[in-house]
Amino acid sequence: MPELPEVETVVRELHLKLVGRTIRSVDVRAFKLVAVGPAGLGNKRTQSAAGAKAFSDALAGKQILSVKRRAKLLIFDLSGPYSLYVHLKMTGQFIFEDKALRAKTGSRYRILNKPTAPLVQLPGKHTHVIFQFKDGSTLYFNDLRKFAYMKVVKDVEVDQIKELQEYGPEPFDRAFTLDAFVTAVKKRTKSPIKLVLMDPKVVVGIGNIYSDEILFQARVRPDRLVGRMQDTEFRAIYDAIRPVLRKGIQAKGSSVGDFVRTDGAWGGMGKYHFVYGRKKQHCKVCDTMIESKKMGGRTTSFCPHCQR
DNA sequence: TTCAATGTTTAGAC
DNA sequence: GGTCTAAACATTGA
Repeated sequence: MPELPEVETVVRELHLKLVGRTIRSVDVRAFKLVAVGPAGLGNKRTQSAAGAKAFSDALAGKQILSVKRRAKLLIFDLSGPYSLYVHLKMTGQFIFEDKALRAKTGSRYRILNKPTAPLVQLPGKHTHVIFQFKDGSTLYFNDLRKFAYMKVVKDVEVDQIKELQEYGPEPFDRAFTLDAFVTAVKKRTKSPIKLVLMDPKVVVGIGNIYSDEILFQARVRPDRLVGRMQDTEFRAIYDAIRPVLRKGIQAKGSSVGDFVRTDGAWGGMGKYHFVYGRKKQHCKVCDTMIESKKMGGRTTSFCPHCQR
């Protein structure tokens, strides 16, 4: 699902709903998605029933103390010396159901984010991990493409998660200053600015949707090479990053693709997109036709008039 | 039937 | 070493 605003939305909702609950059991239906430490092997897949059992055993009986986000990872702090971290990749999603929601929905949800998507009875074909809590509530983990992963590690290893160690600052962190941003960006003189914005070594949390939206706000074409840009343009981009992400968080994520919130509701950011997903539509600012091109294997949209 | 889809890593080419 | 592209992961739907 998700870039920073979507992950942040899920983390906040899960934090409110899960803290204090105790896991009774964990049912793993897709072995490859889960693993138990050490940290830094996020993509290594267990692919065995034994690994899945170790995962379930490590979680059973643990209470959830907090749910946090680092970059695009969700990190669950558990009672005892263990944490669980989860990457949703493209299509991972959590649906949390307590007794009241179950009574209301009958466990049927639209897990694809489209008005035409059918209601799916959970657990469904794409439900790969099911957390049962002692109070009778349930957390379903669905992932259509099975790219996501989750891993149990010791608390002390959370800081050693390889994916995080190699990453740059959080956009809302104090360390993410204009100077730090410009310095990191200028190391990539021959790269188009969009690809640099999406590079987590520069700043974490920005993917295809938000890089397009940020560059629109900054009025910079995504294919501009860093080495041929002006300092005022770096500043405009830096100044656009936090407001655009904040707006995404306030809208509770983009209504794009498979993103659904933890109760099956949709995020509201989609209607605010200026360029993403609007190829061949008219620019909301100047009415020019939005163009698109492939960059780094990703569809990139921009307004050729507003962005220079 | 072909193509594209929110992410990330890795291999290979230049 | 930097940086690009394509491929890999798996599935759906236009």
